[in-house]
Amino acid sequence: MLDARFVRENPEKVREALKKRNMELDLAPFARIEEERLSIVRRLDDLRERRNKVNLEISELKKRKSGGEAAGLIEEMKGVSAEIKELEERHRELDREARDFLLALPNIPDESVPVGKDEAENVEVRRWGEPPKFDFQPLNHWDLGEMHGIMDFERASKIAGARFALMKGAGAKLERALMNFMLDLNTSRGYVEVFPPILVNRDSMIGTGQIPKFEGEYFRVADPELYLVPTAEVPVTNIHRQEIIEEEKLPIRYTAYTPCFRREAGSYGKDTRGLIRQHQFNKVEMVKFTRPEDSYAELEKLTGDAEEILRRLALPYRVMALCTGDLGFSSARTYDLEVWLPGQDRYREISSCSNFEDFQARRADIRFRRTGKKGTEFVHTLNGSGLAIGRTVVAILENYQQKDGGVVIPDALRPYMGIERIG
RNA sequence: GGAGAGGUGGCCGAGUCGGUCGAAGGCAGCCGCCUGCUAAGCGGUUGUGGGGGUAACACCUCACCCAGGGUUCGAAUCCCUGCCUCUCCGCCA
Repeated sequence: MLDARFVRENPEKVREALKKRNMELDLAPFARIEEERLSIVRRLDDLRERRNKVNLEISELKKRKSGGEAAGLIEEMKGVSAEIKELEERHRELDREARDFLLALPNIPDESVPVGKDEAENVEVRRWGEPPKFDFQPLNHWDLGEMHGIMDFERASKIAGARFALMKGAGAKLERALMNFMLDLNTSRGYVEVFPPILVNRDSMIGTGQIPKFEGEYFRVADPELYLVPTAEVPVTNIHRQEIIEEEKLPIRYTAYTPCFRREAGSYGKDTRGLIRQHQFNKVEMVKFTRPEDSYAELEKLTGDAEEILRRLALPYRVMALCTGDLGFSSARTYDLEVWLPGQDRYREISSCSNFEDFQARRADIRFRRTGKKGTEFVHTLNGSGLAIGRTVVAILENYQQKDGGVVIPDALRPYMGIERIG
């Protein structure tokens, strides 16, 4: 969420930012709402000040048993109170409208973000590793998966439906091995492991920016109203919702494994086969809370931490700086990590690392207090996948496949798998 | 699921028959003073958000005693609803 005052005073900047995101939005309604709202705030304050003073007088009079004088004042205050009540009602409405408007506004991209229309204009920052050369036609991960009996999509759809997977044997173990490998690596470099609730309330979803704008993209439980997390970002960032953190505690860094659930509405034709796009997938996430002046340095580190996982697994990847048109709703700047997939002969997203600056902090009301200073400021929040596990399974199967269809287990995973190859 | 208790400032905790309560008192913190040091002692001070004001402070004002409604001239204090916590019983992984 953007600051109401900032939007009021800098409509040009907001409009410009929205334009870079391919959005047109008329800010005039917001200006009108705020103008009326603030004039009501001022009137309300005056009336309440008067009421407070007169009430004190009434109290004094009553104490001195001058009931007669008090009666007149009470009569007068009836009118004042009625007016206050009316104004309060109107203010509630306007406040709600202003907030709804702000909640629907995306973050302002950082100036360093390349301006572009869509993903085609994302900028490659660097590349690591060489895509493997095969002297045979490499298979898709779903063919490999079925060949080795470690994935069963037919039965998964019987159990749950399309876009679900049933992992078996070495496949199931690979998921578990990756989860542990990633968590171990992340905790070894200072991230605190957490295992949060996977159903969250509406306030949490609003806090990180999933709602209200993208209501339809998430699974919701009706009674009580809860949401299946689309990413650990939601519960983990909300750990500190409505808190004031002491400066010396920052930066706070968490890592968490959770399953993730997404409706994938609107992606009907896409990635219908295999593990790439599922309603449920595993992911290890990294989340940071920092001081504003540190957040961009921390974004670089965060991205580096995610890359390190791919390097340990010796999976070739590239780092993309998302352009303004492809940037997520809450993000001010994002790097996507794309891993090479031989089965698709292209790079595919496997991690997304973002700096949200104070956008989520303002929604979720997460502040900090500078040592020795009065007042509070919003923290900056960041998060990144480290990594999406389903897609890592895809990458390993496809990159490590052999001519006979066998799959070699990367060195880093062998202690976790207990075997050197599948098949 | 059944029965009961409760939600007050960083923490503990008081709030009488609704009125002068942003809220006593204690602890912790900060600033002074004082005492070789430490401890003790003395005085002062310490919440958040909005609006106005200032070059910036200062300052003025409103709101906030779990949340949202209501009663009233006036509510932390009364009423309703919701949420959460705790205890006991039942049930269950």
